[in-house]
Order: sequence, then C-alpha cells, then structure tokens
Amino acid sequence: MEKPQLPSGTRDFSPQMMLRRKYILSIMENVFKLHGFGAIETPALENLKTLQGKYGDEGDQLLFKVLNSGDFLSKANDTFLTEKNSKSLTPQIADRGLRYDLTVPLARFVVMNRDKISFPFKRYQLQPVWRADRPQKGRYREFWQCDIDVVGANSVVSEAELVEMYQEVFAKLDLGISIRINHRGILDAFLPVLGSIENWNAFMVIIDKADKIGEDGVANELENRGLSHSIDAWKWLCSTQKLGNYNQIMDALNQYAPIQNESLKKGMNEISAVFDFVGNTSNLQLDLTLARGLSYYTGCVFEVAVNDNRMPEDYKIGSIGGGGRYDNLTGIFGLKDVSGVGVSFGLDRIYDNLEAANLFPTTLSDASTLLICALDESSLGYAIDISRNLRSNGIANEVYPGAAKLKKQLDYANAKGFAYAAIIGSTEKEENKVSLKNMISGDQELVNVSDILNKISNE
RNA sequence: GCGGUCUUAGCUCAGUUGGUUAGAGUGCUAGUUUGUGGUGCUGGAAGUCGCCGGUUCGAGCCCGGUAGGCCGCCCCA
Repeated sequence: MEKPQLPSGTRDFSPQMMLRRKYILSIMENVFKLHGFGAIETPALENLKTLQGKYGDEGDQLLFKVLNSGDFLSKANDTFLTEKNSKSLTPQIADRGLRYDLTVPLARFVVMNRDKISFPFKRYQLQPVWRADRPQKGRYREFWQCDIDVVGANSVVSEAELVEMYQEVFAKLDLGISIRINHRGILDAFLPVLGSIENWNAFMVIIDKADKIGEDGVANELENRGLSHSIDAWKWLCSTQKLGNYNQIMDALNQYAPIQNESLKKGMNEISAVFDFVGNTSNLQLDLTLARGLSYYTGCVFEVAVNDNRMPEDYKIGSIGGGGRYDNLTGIFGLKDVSGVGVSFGLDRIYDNLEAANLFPTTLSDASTLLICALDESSLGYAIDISRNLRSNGIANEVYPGAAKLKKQLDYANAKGFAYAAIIGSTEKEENKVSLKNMISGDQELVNVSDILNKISNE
C-alpha cells in the first residue's frame, strides 16, 4: 500500500487552521479596501522568461520550473543530453515556472493591461507563491504573500500610506511589530567609499548579517573579503545604530564627509518626508544597515519584524513583511518611467507568530448553532423540514446524517461545538415539537417548532 | 546547494548491553436498562518499528544508501 505523503515544504490546512488563516486574511483585506486598493489575481504559472533575471542568481535557482507537455525531450539538444548538462538543457525542456513572488507578475500585469488601468494603480493580491528553498521553521516551499502596491506614482505619500497600513493590520491582529526603513539612495551614497559596484554588492551582503554575527564579525568578514578600506564606514554605520532616534541619525548622515553626494540627498529627503507623513512613528526605525536582497529596489526599503513581549523567548523566525520602491520593473516589459512601491505581508509567518504567542481569538468558530438529531429513520423527514425552515431564517444548522444512537450524535455535537441540539423522536414528531437541549448547560425542554428561533436567539 | 539531527498504532511518545507473540496515553469502535453528551466501567480493532540493502543463528536496536520532518549555513515571507 502506498503511504500518503506531501511534497517537502507543503502543508494541508485543516478547518481550524483555515479559520485562523481567513481571520488574518480578512483583517488585511479590510484594511486594504479602506485604503482604496482593489484585488487582482494572476496565474500560478508564468513563463520562465517573465520570472528569470528579476531576483538575482540566488532567486533564479529557487524557481520551480515546470516541464513542457508532450514529448519535451525531442526538441532538446543532443549534446546537452549526453553531457547531462542540466543548466543548458533546462531552457529547452521547461518554458514555464511557478511564480516566485507577486511583484513581478504585477509588473507584467500592469504592462499588459496599461490601456485598461488608470494610474496610480492600487492593487492588492492574496495568493500563494513557490520557492524551491530548503524548508525550515517559518520557511515553506509554498506560502502566501499578501501584497499591496501603488504603481504609477512616485510620491512618498505612498510609502507613508504603506507604513500606516502595516501599523493598522498588526494593530488589529494585536501583534507588536517594528518596521525598519532605509533608502537605496543612502546605501548607494557609499559607492565612492567602496570603489566599485562589485565591492558595494559584497559590502551589502556582509552588513546584512550584522544582527547574526555582530559588529566585529562583520568587520572580520570585510577584512577577509579584501574590503578592509570599508571598515571605517562600517564602524560609522554601527555608531549610527546606537543613536536613539531618527533625527540624530539624520544629523550624523549630514556630517559624515565620505558620502556627501546627490544620492544621499535624495534618499534623506524621501526618508524625512516619510517620517513627516506617518502619523505615529513610534515603531518605525531608520536602519542604515537594512539592505534587502531583491535586486529591483531603487528607493525606500522596508522590513517588518515581530516585536512583542508575549512571544516565547526562543521563538525566532525571520521577517514577516517587507518591500520597497522599484522604479524600473515595468521597464523590463517595455513600459518605461512607471514607478511602483509595494510591501508584502507573509501570511504563514504571521500565522506562526500568532500561534506561538497564543494570540488568536478564542471565539473563532465555524460551528453551526444547532444540530438536529433524529432518533429513528421515520423522523428524518421531519428533521429535514425543520432544518430547511431554520436555515431560511438564517440559523446555521445541520441534520445528523442518519438515525444513529443518540450518544453518538451528542458526541458529534460536542466535538464540533454546537450550542444546541434538537432531539426528535416519535413523540416530538407527533406533537410538532422538538426537545431543545442547551449543550453547555445541559438543560432541555420540549418546545414548539415555531419557538425554536426565539429560544436560540434569546439566549 | 552544504552540514547536523530525528522518523515505532490516526495523534503524542516508551522500548534497557541486538534475543520469544513490540507497549502506554489519547483518539476510534462496541457494550454497559428502553431516547441523553462533555467526567464512570468492561471489551475490541489498529503497527511489514519511514523505505531499500547489508552484518548476524537472530535487527525496532549495529552498518550503508534513500525519502521526509526539525535545526544551523545560504537566502528570504
């Protein structure tokens, strides 16, 4: 016999888990709509051409590719086949792949539908994405992203709005967070210090590890990678992190001679505008070491982490949201000068955090109000009549399928969390009544069918 | 993609230095006076001990491989 098994990194969701996922989703969707965002959906499958080259080399390796239909090997190059050269062979046998995120499909969507869209285009999208990553806690191969993007406007009003939307969603979920913000312009200002774009890239990758390996760890690694000339800049960055507030960091930026250039000025102006527009900046922090991996960001970048003292001490998974501004993404698909900014909520990690801190409302339930229990086959028709009648009055209810033993039916009622059971046997049927039992108190009384509605809604 | 670790009943887990028919709790199921549960009692079913191979008279236990879970690296939601 074949043992049932799921592909690595994928999960089933039970009814209880779905209740909780929908709880999170509905809060987000509600906030998104209040800000005037509209929903779109795009296919799970995209052409590989659309996806490749947008996420850097690391990202490309994590794309799930889908084999072409039919006799896909017949068109493959003989040399690649005999050499078993997967890298060269893949483009010949796989034209499509599963989407890696929702931002690149959005860019494709915007370009393809530019005649129907009025800009600025504010859309939200709640859909799964796939990454061929090694699964771990908080890290799945299929997971949901909840994206909000504003395309076709370059004002930082949008950045500020997105920050506030993060705040609103997590306030409603009652989860404490901190939002880190930085600007690519500020990071680009370090280019003269590093000397070359290669050095700059290496520098960004290394400083991104700061919270793991510490200040000295980063300094050592810079030394090892031949970037010792950048250690002063790193030490300076660290000193800004110790400054308490945003104004002090901005002052420090103004006074640090090696990076005074246009790029810095642009970045600082935009950051300062965001801080001005956001109503409550208590959980918003300017963090000059925030780099973020995705190669398409050009302006502000964001990252959201849980910051809640109800979380278990040892519970740590990565960020639960992130995003930024991208000026050139639609350009790849032939639509120039369209700027976009967007952020993503990681549904699965938000779920994991809420569960770990026990922050889901206890009232979440999809149980029906009433279970109708027939004691004999001849009462089933009567039970179904009552059920239909109550349902048309908006009372969620169900008839237990079949005249099973009452014990079994009540066990089911308990397991599923019914508030009431209506017990029906020959006596009740003849008198046109039901024995209405309150499943919490255990009280039971014989009531007329017409009184069930009142009884249930009054208590 | 690399390293570590784990996998025994539907679920959570015991299983001593390799030695007869592999256990517990929970869940499931059937009884326990006619039609009353969430808390009683009695019984029952359920495991080729992840999978493949090896060592041995004999393997849940030792060895090799492989799949999956978890953890770390890489990267990220």
